Amino acid sequence: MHIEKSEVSEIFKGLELKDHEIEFIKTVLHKKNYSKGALIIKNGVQVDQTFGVKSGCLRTYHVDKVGKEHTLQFAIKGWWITDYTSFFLKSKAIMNLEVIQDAVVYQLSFQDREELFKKIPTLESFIRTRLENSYAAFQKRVLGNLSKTAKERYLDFISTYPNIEKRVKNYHIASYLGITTESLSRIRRELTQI
Amino acid sequence: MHIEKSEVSEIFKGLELKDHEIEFIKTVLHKKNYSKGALIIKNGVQVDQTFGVKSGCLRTYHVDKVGKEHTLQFAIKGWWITDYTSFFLKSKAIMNLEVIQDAVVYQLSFQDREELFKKIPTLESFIRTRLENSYAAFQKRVLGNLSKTAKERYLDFISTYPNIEKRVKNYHIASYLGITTESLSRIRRELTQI
DNA sequence: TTTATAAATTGACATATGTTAATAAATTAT
DNA sequence: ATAATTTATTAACATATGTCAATTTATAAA
Repeated sequence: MHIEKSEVSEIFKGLELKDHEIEFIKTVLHKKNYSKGALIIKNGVQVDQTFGVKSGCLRTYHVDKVGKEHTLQFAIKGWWITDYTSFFLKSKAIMNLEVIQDAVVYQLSFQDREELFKKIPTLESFIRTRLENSYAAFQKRVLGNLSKTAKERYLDFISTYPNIEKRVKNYHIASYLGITTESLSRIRRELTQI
Repeated sequence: MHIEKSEVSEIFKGLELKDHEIEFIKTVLHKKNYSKGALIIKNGVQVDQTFGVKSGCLRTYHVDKVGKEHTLQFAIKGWWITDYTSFFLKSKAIMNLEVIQDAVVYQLSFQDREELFKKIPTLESFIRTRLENSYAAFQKRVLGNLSKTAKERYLDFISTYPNIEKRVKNYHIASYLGITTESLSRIRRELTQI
């Protein structure tokens, strides 16, 4: 699928890119359509692509040894998602990447990403800064999981990610919070009864 | 405290640095001694330094609203640690950074770090790659917290970080795993009884 | 060494969340 | 619109982990 110059600007909003840089970026990004239910990454494979969401909604989840799903991340417009344990650590994927609402994504390979950073150093800084922010957000999540009750984590989730809450099922949220769908149901009842 | 050229090479092991680059790095790193018990960062302050461990052991922990401690990270030789939520997101610290064994650390400010990346692009790539690996490790930790029992998390911890286990108290480990010291004690008993 | 302090363990009981099974509500397909 | 399917809710009971209090063991100070 063809990528417009305006789309590249949108993806790297805040960054001043020269025309030839935008042209190069267009050669490494591959725009694709995915339908709800598609599994873009399957547990066990070697992952060498990362996916930027233009529209729709994705999630990564891990299936544990008793078959339960645990959602690690959601991604909507503007977010990048993949099995980062495989993508960064060069190991086999421990997650599935699932399309939970019909999506258009920009696909970028590990090698092309490195190439991009080499050719456009300001882009490397831009991405590094985003990664730093995501890293800090993950640290907050770990602390939240350690220190908060399920109800508190749910309230945090819906206030931090209202746009995600609208788009995903309650059982997706439950598996993100680390509780069962029944527990989430009880929590929601308590919240409405007050 | 004076920093040797060999120390800089050690900190950025794997990276080829020119002499003038090493000299510049020496001007932005500040080596300091800290004694056991010192609180390098206190909850509530604005953090603009990160700390690389030369020797000893540090940890970051959060104190929740009922006064319980939750350990986010440990750091021994070679690791960098700070309240990254404050350092990266420019918000107030939500953690304390505590010295749990007498330590020698290299201190680096946010501004100097950015300066370093600007002057030495290979160093920015080097640090970015390390951050990518840490990010992936954190994702694994979140998944582990969601999908594993306390006993499994404990076994993972001691096999992944045997050098940390040796240096910290059991109550530190418990607070890292998200359980009480009593629960950890029961887990340890079960493990020895088999 | 002996004493004081800190850390770890143990047991009885409490509680948040999980499990199972049934039902209701919402969404999608016909 | 109606039926089929998926999702969410509810209730009774189970379980992992927490709480509290006492005791033992390890470490540090005198």
